[in-house]
Amino acid sequence: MHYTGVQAGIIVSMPELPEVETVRSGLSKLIIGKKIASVWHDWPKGFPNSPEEVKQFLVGATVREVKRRAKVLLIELNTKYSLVIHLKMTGQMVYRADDERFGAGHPNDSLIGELPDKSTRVVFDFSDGSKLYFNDQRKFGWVKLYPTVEVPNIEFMKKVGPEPLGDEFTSTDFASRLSKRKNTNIKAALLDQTVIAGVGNIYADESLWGAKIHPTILVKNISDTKLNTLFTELRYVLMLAIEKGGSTNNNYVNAEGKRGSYMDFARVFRREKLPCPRCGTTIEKSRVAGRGTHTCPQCQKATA
DNA sequence: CACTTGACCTGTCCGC
DNA sequence: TGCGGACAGGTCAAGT
Repeated sequence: MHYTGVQAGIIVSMPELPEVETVRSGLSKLIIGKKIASVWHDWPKGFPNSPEEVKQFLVGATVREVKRRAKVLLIELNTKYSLVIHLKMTGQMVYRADDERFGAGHPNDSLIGELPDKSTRVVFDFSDGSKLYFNDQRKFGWVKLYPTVEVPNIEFMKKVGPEPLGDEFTSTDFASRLSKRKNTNIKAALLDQTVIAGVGNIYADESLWGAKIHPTILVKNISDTKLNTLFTELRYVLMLAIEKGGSTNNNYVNAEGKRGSYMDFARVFRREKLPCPRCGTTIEKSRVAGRGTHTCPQCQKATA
């Protein structure tokens, strides 16, 4: 009953690209090389593979690699199959080493609850006694076993846009891909996964604030110069968030036992009624593209 | 076709 | 303290 570094870590996400990337890097430190001894779930809708497939390609398999594409987590096994996982709004991957707790006095001990709990949908038992829990309060997420070679042929994978942090992704690509949604507002275009992969509500708001663009402005009315600034700001907030371990608005910790701290750096997201860090004007909350949206009315003018 | 809205779920918070 | 409604870091299907 004592803290032993990453072995006692729990991994959480409320996930956009940086949060899923945090889960990916944490999991890769914890489960690569481990053998899955058994799998439990009671959730055919979210985990639709047949018991025969699970038995044949998952039970007894060893984890080879943990990858990410857009907001999707890919756990490659040595059976030529992969677990493809989407956390959607409330999914979490929680790792526990053999019922270990952080231990009395450790600052994170109070964050550890008993598992499984009522949001636990899937439990992977490893042969060394450690466990990986897939928790998802709202059941929007899913876990699916696919032949690894088929993963690129999944509909979502075929249509999803480029990784915004990819080395080859340029400001020109960004502008040209956005132009296929030129009659919609810029926030809806940023959230469209077929335009660019991985951007969600937090980083859409944060990057638009950074570029001083109002979320309701139509893509066609934004200058190339502004789009170039948005490209820079988007990459900046995504990279900063990954460095900070993502955003968590509650007391969850990552694989290293640390809280994701991006929310401490957020400039507008969930900061309505607080002053804009650039000009001091009160931040407003509205609804754009069906999502709660945060803006500075002074920095981000609703006219282009 | 491009674009917008509702549905999928469960839990919490806020106003009456 | 109870109840209804809005809302929640995502995505797809169905609607206009």
